[in-house]
Amino acid sequence: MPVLLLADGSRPSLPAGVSIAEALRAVAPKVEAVAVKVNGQMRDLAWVPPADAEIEPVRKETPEGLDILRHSLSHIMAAAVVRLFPGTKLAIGPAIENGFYYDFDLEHKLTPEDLDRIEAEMTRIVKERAPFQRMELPRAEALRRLDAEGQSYKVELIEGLQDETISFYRSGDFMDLCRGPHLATTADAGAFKLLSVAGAYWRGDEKNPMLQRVYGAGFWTRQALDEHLRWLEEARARDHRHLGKQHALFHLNDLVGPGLVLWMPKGAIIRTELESWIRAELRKLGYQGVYTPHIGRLGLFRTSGHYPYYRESQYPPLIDRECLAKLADENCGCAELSNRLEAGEVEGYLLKPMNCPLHIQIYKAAQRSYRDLPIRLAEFGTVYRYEGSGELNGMVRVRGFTQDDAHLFCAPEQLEGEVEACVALVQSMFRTLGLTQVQMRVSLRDPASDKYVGSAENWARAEQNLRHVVRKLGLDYVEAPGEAAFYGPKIDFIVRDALNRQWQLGTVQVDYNLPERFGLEYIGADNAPHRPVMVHRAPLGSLERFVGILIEHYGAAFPLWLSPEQVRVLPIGEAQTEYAARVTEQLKDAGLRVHLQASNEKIGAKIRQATLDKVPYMAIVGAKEAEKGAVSVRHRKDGDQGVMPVEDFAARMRREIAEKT
RNA sequence: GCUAGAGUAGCUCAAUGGUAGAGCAGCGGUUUUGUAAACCGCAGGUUGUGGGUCCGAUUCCCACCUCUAGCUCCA
Repeated sequence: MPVLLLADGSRPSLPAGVSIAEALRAVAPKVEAVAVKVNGQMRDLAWVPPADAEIEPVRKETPEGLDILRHSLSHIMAAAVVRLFPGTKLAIGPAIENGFYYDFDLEHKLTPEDLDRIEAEMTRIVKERAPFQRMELPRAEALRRLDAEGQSYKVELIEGLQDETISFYRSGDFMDLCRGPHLATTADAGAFKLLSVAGAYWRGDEKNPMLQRVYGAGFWTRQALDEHLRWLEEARARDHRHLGKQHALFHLNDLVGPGLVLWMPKGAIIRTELESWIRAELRKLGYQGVYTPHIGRLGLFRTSGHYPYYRESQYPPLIDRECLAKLADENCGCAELSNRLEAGEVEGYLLKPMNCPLHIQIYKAAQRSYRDLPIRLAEFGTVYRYEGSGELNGMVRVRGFTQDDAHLFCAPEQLEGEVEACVALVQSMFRTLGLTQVQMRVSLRDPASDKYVGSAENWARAEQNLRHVVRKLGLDYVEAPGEAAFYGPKIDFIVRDALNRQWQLGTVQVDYNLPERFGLEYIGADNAPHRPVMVHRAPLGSLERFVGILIEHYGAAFPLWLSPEQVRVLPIGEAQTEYAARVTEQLKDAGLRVHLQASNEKIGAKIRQATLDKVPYMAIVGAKEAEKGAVSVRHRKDGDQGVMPVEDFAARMRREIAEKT
């Protein structure tokens, strides 16, 4: 008889020869299963298990259970679309985080109004309570059927499968190629909402036709769905583009150019505070600050590999004036110019896409001894990358940005220690900023790709170094082939913000290749030249992206040390203006960023404004406070903090600033 | 870059093939205020840019620019 493996360790037997659904009803009616797992393989509830099967229920509320719901929802949506738009070709329709999508190929361009119609049709399908029925066809038969129906994408999918038997699922009048499992019937489909429609390439390849992808959210209960929709709204309200405008933190302007950020005074304060803090930390760790220009000769970037390997994601080179005149004399066309640039016959300058080639030149500017190593060169270096127009997004995806960059040059035997220290630095910085959910990813080379420089040995060595470090530190990490930098593998830090969204921020990279390409050396204890290893690292990544994320993480309510305006002095009436000005001066002298709000509004209005402006503290001064040399302190979130002497208030704020809380 | 959508006052948003409107913000005045919005007034626009259709375009058409969602990319 089949055996049921329950979470509590019990193993009840199931009646033989009946479906799982029936068996569960009889033996374990409390188990809310949506499918079962047998030897790691998922099966529907309608499946009739063999006598020796060991069956593990897949509960509704588990991630796997939710995936099944969402996957079935994508089928129901496809059924609705096919009903409304006959002749629609189906591509793929998987479950994703919080929902599902399905890719369609149809003439009609789907609009938001269509989403409402599709949703209504889905509701109808749910009410039809059609069971999801699995059926299996021999491969040839399956291909014949789909080909006859003109489902060319499905044909392509089957052609990619090895299986001789192909499974389909039917629900009502709709049938789709599918591995399963599915809900028992469409009536179990929980709560859903279609959210958006957007283009998506077939199989994610830009050479393929673009399909229309409809996204939906799906949950077991209306309540869970509503909660998710509320969360989406909260995320929208915290959008850094919106808050950045509202709080005058940064500005993007057509005349300046897309993806080029103007930091407004208040945003600049946040950035300056971050930079000062980082500089102080780096000083303690033996880094040296350097400055390098924004452009450098093309040859420099040919040597580094940036120009040949990433030409299309850079601003085009600035061509030497003399060279340009000569090319004009020769009537050189654009295509010809492009060829000559590639051949290295035309010289010019490149807006730097990375700082490393310039830092390397600083290393090379002197003869280095093993006694000098490691040399750690740090710079808030501004780099330029020509991101595709569709990729730009506020501050978090831009074309000009400043990295909190540094390059460490060390002897091979020092390497792992340096990487370790870098990892520790990144972790401590995130901790300070309240970003506690950090995941590490070891990003490796994709051996099949030709976008990397250097020898296989160098790569193997570097990848081993990184694995040693993460294992030694006992850190949780995932490996990601194909995510490496073009010169070396890296450890990336993926952070979840206050809204549980993921961002790739800091990075620590090991590089044997650029030292080789640039012929870097140091003289060892044996009086012979040796090749150093480089570490590239940027804890925050880019200040633009990082501040953009911080805006959303804090919802513009920055901790005191980062707040552009730390305290606002609010006089009750005109009689206190003079005292309020004195308090303002006193707080300014205590090193605080303070403003006096002496307008003739009522105190309630001033408090409201300061609260909306997310100013951490308000110092309210009326007749009573003026008499005692005190202020009535109010916090933007915690409200009234009581009356205290101005010095006490300043000390309290200074303490809070020092603690960076 | 690709697909779809959008662009109206500093911000958020209305409206229309026939002189473009509100709230907030701004400015001026009245009010002198005790912990999340006092009152009155004024000003603010080549409706993204350039072309076209039309007696007339902000509205319709075309091109371009920028933005949004997603795809692709992300050294």
